[in-house]
Amino acid sequence: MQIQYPKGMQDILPSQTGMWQALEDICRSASARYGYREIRTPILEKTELFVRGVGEGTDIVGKEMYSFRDQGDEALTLRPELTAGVARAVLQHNLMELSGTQRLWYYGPLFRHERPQKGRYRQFYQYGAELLGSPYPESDVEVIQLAYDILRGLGLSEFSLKINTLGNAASRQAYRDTLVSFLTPLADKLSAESRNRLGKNPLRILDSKDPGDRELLADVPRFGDVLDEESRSYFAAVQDMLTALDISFVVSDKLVRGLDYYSHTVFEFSTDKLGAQDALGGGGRYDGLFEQLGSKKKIPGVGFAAGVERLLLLLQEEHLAIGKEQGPDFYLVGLDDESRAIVIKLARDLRLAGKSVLTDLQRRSLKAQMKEADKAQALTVVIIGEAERVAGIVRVRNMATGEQVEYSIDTAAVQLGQL
RNA sequence: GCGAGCGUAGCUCAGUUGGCAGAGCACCAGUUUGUGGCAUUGGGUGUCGCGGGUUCAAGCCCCGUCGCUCGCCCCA
Repeated sequence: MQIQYPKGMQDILPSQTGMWQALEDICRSASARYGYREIRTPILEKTELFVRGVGEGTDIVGKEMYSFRDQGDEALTLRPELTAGVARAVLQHNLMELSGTQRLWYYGPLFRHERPQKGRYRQFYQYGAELLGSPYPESDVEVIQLAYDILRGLGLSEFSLKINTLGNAASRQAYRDTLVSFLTPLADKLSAESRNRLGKNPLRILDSKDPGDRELLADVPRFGDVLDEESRSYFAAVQDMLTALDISFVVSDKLVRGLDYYSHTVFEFSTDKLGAQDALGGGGRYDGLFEQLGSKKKIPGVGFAAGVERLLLLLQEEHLAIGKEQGPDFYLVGLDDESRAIVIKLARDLRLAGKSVLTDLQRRSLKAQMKEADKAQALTVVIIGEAERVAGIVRVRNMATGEQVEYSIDTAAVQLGQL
C-alpha cells in the first residue's frame, strides 16, 4: 500500500493554497487594524506547560495530546492549543514589563489525537489573538469585535455568536461548590462520563448531551443565582457594548468551554452549516492562567482562536471563493531549438521587469502550447518560430480578444515589459 | 475509546442471478503542413485497497486485514 499521511492529517495542495493564503491575509490585516502584533512560538513545548496551563481535568490534557519523551528523556508535547505557549513566552521574555497592554496574534498548526471527522483533524490550524493586561470588559469586547470582523471580512454570514459568563474566581468557586453538592446525591443516576467529571471538571456536566443527564439538569441551580455583583455588572457591560456595536449575540448559560483557565466572559462563534463540528471559533477571559503558570504578578488576559479548516469549509458551504488563482502575464512559445533559446532570454528579461512568465518545457507543438497557455490563463502569448526569426519579429497574441500583432525581435522585451 | 457506511481509471461513479473491466469529466493525439476556447475522430492511462477461502470461473460470495468517511464523545 502506498504511504499516506498519518490519520487526521492532510495535504494542502496548490489548488487550495490560494484560499489559505487569502484567509491568512485577511487575518493579518484585521489584526493590524486593531494594533495586534504577531507572535510565533514553538510547535513543541514541555508537557508540563499544558498540564498546568490547560488543566489536568480537561479532555485535551487527559487524552488528546501527542506526548513523548525525547532522546534526553524530556517530556514534550506537540501543542494542542496556543494560549498556553503564548503565555509562557510572555512570561519568559517579560513582555508585560514593556507595556501595560500587549496585543498579540498568532497563526499555526495544532495537534490533538482525536478521531477525525468532518471539520476535525489531528493537525489543524488556528488563527487567534490574545489581549493581555486589561481586566476591563472593553477588552473582552475588543477581542470579540476582532473575531467578528474577520468572519465578516471573509464574507461569512451563516454564523452566530453565543456568550456567557463564568463569573469571577469567587463566583465560579461558589457555583462549582453549589453544583457539586446538588449533583453528588444524584451521582449514581448520572452518565458514566458525567460522574467522572463530578470530581474533575463539574462545570462541563452542564454541557452533557446525555438525555438522562439533561433530565437531571432540568432544575440544576442557575449560575446567575450565585453570581456576585462584580461578575454581574461585568457581564452586563460586555453585553451593552456589543449591542452598541451592533454585534448580535445570544446569551447561552450552557456555554462553558473546555479549558480550565477561563473566567468571566466566554464566547463562541458557531454555525449550523457544518454538521457536528459547529464551533468556528471561541475564547474568553482567563485571569488565572498566568498564576497557574507560576507568575507572581496577576496578568489578566482575554483571547480567542478560530479554526481555519472550519472557516474554509464554511466558505465553500456558502459558495464564497477567496484567493482565486491568477494566470501568468505571458506564455512564451518557442517552436525550434533556436527559437527556444530566444524564449529563454526573453523570459528572463520579462521576469526582471516584474512580469510573470511561463514557458513550455515539453518541446511540444504550437497547438499543444497554445492549449497549455489557455489552460494556465495566460493573458498574452508570444510566438517565436523559424518564420518569425527570419522576419526578425515575434507574434504577440492577446488571449482574451484573439488580436495578434508583431513586435521587432530586438525591441520585444521592452515593448512587452510595458504591457 | 464506541457505532455505522464506503474502498473499481487522475476525479465523480456504474458494474445485473458469479461469465472478456465500463461511463462522464480530465488527460494525450489528430481533424487544421504554424495558433487556445467551440465542435468532431481516435486513444484506457486499472494490483477492482490488501491477504486468504469457495468456484471451471470472483469486482461481485465467505473470512481476515488496512484505509477512508460520517456520527457519539470532545472541540476549532
